[in-house]
Amino acid sequence: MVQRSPDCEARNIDTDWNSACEEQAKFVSVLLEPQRIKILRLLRGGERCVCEIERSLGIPQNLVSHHLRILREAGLVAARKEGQFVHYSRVEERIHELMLALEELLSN
Amino acid sequence: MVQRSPDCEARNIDTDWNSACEEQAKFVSVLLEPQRIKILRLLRGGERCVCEIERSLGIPQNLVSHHLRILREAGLVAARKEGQFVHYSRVEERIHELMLALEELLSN
DNA sequence: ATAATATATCAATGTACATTGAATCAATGG
DNA sequence: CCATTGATTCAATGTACATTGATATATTAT
Repeated sequence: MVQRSPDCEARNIDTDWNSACEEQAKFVSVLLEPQRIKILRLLRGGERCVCEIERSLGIPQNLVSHHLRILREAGLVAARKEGQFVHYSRVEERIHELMLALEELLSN
Repeated sequence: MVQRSPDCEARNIDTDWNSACEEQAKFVSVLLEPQRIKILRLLRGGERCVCEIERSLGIPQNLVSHHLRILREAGLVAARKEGQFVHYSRVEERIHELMLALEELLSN
């Protein structure tokens, strides 16, 4: 006889949210890569150009640029070009949206 | 002549929080793996045994066990053995702590 | 005792993605 | 114009880690 957890069959196992949540969870976890979090934290002190971020994080310039691109395409940071410099800054609204999405994912 | 961003040298570039934040960011991003988020979401409906989670997520049993171990060691879920079944449930307190850590990392 | 189910552990594989290096483009200064 | 610096892009490498398969242990049923 097949042994089942007491209320296993009694429950209607929901898998609908599964794929919907998967996409959002993926999106969120991609954005929360340590280096990118560090960049977002650094930018709390105001806008910074790439070379400044490079010095602060101690990682090569192209790698900074790589992470900035991902943050930029997610709308979490904004770029402002001034001469040869590109200054990056936080987009508070989007960052707030991200936090809301996280709460929605985790909270009870 | 070396060209510098206007206020580059004027600013005291802080790197102290760097390593401190790195660890926390790492911890946070490890927990926010899509499958693990899905498990935490599933458990919002009450405790589930491993085989139920397996069916809900549609991934092999050992993989579920793997993710549960990580969540368990992070204190985010609790295990209760009952016969041959191990029932997992959310630890709301820790999950709340995790969300606070995220806000602390991201918020302005 | 044997069989079947539930769970966990271990070793191996696959893969996504961060990291690195080289090349390219843009802007400024000599 | 040429040299220098900032920034982006591309191709290649490295690595962490999710996934898979096989195995082990425990519990329950026959």
